[in-house]
Amino acid sequence: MRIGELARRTEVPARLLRYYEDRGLISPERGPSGYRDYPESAINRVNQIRGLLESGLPAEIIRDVLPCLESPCTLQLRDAPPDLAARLEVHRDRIDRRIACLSRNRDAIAAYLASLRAGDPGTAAASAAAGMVDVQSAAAG
Amino acid sequence: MRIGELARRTEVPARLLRYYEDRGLISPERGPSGYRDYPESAINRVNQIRGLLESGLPAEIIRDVLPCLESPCTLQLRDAPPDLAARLEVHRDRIDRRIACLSRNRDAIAAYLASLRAGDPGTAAASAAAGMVDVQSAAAG
DNA sequence: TTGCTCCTCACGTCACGTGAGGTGGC
DNA sequence: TTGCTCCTCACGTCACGTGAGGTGGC
Repeated sequence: MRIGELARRTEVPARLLRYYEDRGLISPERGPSGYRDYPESAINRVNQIRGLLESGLPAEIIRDVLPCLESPCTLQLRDAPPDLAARLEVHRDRIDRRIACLSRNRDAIAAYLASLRAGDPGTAAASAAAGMVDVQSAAAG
Repeated sequence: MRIGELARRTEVPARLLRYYEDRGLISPERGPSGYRDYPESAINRVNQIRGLLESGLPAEIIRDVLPCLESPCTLQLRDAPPDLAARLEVHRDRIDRRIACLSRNRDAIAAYLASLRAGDPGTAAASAAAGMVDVQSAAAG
């Protein structure tokens, strides 16, 4: 399929699909007209890329991880850099801290909104100030 | 205190503190030498900023939210733009989806690492591919 | 020809990082 | 004077967004 269809089916702008290609994350064929030609499997691939980018993994690491996710799930792990596991562990821990921080902020914003709707600005500011902070205790280290 | 001390106590690089000032999020006094002079309360303020930025709130909205978090928690809500609540609601929902997405990716990376350590690349790739995706089902809309 | 999609520059943005080169205070 | 901190440009980066200007296929 061409880039427009892939963009529609993945809900990822065509511009981003070109950007991912530029970063070495997807490598579509080219038709005779120069148009990009993606296989059906690109949909899954793009969703994988989105998920990993959303979780904060830099493109360079994603490039190392993706070959290990290819179907059929064979032994490409040989090709993976030896420190991939270590880097993934670091990233997993970062995600943990990020989730904790986001949860706190979500709760604080929710409390803030609730007080706002209750027409109690004092309480709103107080509850929000109490919860919305603490990157340190939640995510430091 | 000066920028160096604030940087040490908040663990936020001085460069970022200047950047936040540039974005209008902090406005320290200036000493006779031109050095920035922060009050003790700046520590809390910086932590609030960090928390909100980490949760994905753009600086512009943070600028609107911060006055409402000031102590003493008075009625500055008058000064808040009327659509602040709506924007915060949108953001709260985004955080929800982000947490869901991050949790999935965290679990997938953990499973991937577990299989890696068990020396079972097939399972690793399979479990990771199964879980590490799905931005769509987790965060679409 | 019209309309749609695609292409490649190329510049802007946001939240940063990283120097260069110079000044102030103990 | 030495060493530390601070200052202001100013350019780089990463994951994007947004045109400009041109081409290909029905």
